[in-house]
Amino acid sequence: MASRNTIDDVAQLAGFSVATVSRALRGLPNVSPATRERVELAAAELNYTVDARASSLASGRTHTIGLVAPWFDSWYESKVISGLEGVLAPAGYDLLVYAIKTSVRPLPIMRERVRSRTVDGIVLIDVFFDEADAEGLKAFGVPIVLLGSRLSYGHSVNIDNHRGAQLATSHLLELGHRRILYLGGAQDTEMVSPVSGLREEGVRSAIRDAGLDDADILEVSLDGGFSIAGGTAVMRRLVERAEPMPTGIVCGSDEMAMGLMAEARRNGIDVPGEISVVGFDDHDLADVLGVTTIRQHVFAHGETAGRLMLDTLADGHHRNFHHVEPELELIVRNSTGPAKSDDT
Amino acid sequence: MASRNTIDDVAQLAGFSVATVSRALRGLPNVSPATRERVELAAAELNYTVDARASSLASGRTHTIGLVAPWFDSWYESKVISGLEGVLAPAGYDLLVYAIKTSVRPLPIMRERVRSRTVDGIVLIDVFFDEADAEGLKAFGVPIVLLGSRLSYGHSVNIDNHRGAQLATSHLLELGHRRILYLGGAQDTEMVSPVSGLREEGVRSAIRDAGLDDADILEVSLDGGFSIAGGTAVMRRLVERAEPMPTGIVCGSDEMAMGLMAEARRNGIDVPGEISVVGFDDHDLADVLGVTTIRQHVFAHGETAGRLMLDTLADGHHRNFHHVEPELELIVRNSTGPAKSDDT
DNA sequence: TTGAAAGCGTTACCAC
DNA sequence: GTGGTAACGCTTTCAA
Repeated sequence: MASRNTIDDVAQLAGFSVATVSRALRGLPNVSPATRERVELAAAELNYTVDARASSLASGRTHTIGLVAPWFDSWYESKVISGLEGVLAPAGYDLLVYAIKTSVRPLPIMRERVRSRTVDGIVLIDVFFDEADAEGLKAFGVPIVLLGSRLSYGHSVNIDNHRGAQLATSHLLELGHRRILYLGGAQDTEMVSPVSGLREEGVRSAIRDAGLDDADILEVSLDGGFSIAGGTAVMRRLVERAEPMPTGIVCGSDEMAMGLMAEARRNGIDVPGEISVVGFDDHDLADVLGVTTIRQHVFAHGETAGRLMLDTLADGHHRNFHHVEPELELIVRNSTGPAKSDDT
Repeated sequence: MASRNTIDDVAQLAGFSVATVSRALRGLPNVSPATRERVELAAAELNYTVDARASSLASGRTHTIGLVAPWFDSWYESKVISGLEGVLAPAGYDLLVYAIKTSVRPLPIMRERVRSRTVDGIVLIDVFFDEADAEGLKAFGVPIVLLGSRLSYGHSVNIDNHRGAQLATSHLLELGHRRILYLGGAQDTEMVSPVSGLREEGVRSAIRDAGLDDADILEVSLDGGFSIAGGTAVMRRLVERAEPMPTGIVCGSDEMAMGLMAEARRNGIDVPGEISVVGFDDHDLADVLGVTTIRQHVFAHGETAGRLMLDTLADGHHRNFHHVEPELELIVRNSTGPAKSDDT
């Protein structure tokens, strides 16, 4: 590769100073049309592109956003990335991804990895802080957007987990189900996620609201790790144990629901004949597999996060935080049906 | 945010020159142990981190790898990212992601998006070039690793698509299937992918190798877009048309297979009783749903790509290209079974 | 409207 | 083993 052309080369070819070239190329005012044209021509001829590092060093802005998530190989994360990239790229921002795995204290790791890179902003997916850490986020000195959680510092895009679980549970209750199980997760990671707890509470409150006795009706919440394999494992345990089966199951994710349903059928248990299952997410395969679920538009969440970031970057308001609460919706498919009357 | 500390601050506090600080902090030789310790202490006290932009500008290395893919919200891409990030991060490399959508000529777009960022290397997933473009890749002047394709310029991690399809087809033939359909895809994108064609040819050659007449046996290849929805749509068309159903179907992806199987069952068609289906990939849900498939370890592909990149970066050999051909394996599950004898 | 020059925070070369 | 000091390629005052 011939060593890349610099702004000096362009300046020389165009017959102007580097200052003028810089202004002309960035579309700044105070450049005569004729000059701008000559500069652009020269730049094109030399196949010139600004060096982002140099530009960033001089200007202080990197045009790069850091995306931090526990991992990237789940359905949820992949949707968010896509949504985010889709709005950042056209605005001239690059996306840098950091997986922090499952760590109890993500903040130090984040600092270590993000600080030196000097990103213009940070988006966090499902990284959970307590309020004490909010100060730490603030110390990064760049706009923060949280996805899947909410804090006093930073914007957020966060669904109402409690309500989602309520929606799912009410659906089961209306179908006549009385032995209901909530299947949460994430105990196999070190990361302290409040999500499962919120959803469990939603299940409980729906049951109470229906005038039914919580203790009498809700089965123990088994841990399903939010994953396909988790759902499978839990169903296996349910089959093996002595107690009577629940007739309605609320799962914390569609992937758990799918794993669970597959294992149920493998054991000759009909869904929804014998057991009704509600998932959470509206995974791409939920439709195909007929999973009743609580729909959230994850791709759109990513876009929203991106837009919040761009807006903040544009007008420099690091103060007024927006907290977006995306819609949730019950989508009834074929994994839920009326409870058998003799089962109540 | 108090304005960040620079190397000068550290130098001052430690009582050494910036040159020495720089060396000490990077673990370079020619620094006395005592000095190194004092410098490190000072750095820690000031909470100092090098500014990557400045460092990169001065050294010429960015410690950033660009990942280019048509999109990021598919199962395949998300696995690759994870594998890649998992090996790059510990080595101190950041990962910058670029979605180039589906474009007929990805090279200009790549140049536009990647050049100015000055990445140290580029990994390309399922971006397809002809040999004429190889020169263009070379012009980037950084190591290139291709995933899902192979070119004269750049390393590659690329399965033998032809053989994979052969494996799948042979399995069906051995089960006695004679009316076989290959379900390819990607015509709904502009991107010219050779993958589907290679797999189709694999199917044909397996049939020929079995001494059967290609023309007589292979049904038309319908386009399934490699997606879940594509699989569903194709099965719907199969049901609606007059001709007799194939008894064995080779799908270009598990997602297509899943969509297709679900739609088949929705139409009262038993899988594998009436139709046997083989997928491709070994998607996380393939096991759960009992899809017979051609397994490829996509996560590992990402890791391999990362390692190739790091090795190249380490010893600067931009010449000797490695072409890794990962293993493929037939995994028999419950979506395939013997052809009904009266059906042959 | 244009240009000169001072940074931006490092690294790397060359003295000492 | 340590310290000066030019780069690195750009942006941004400040003058003209």
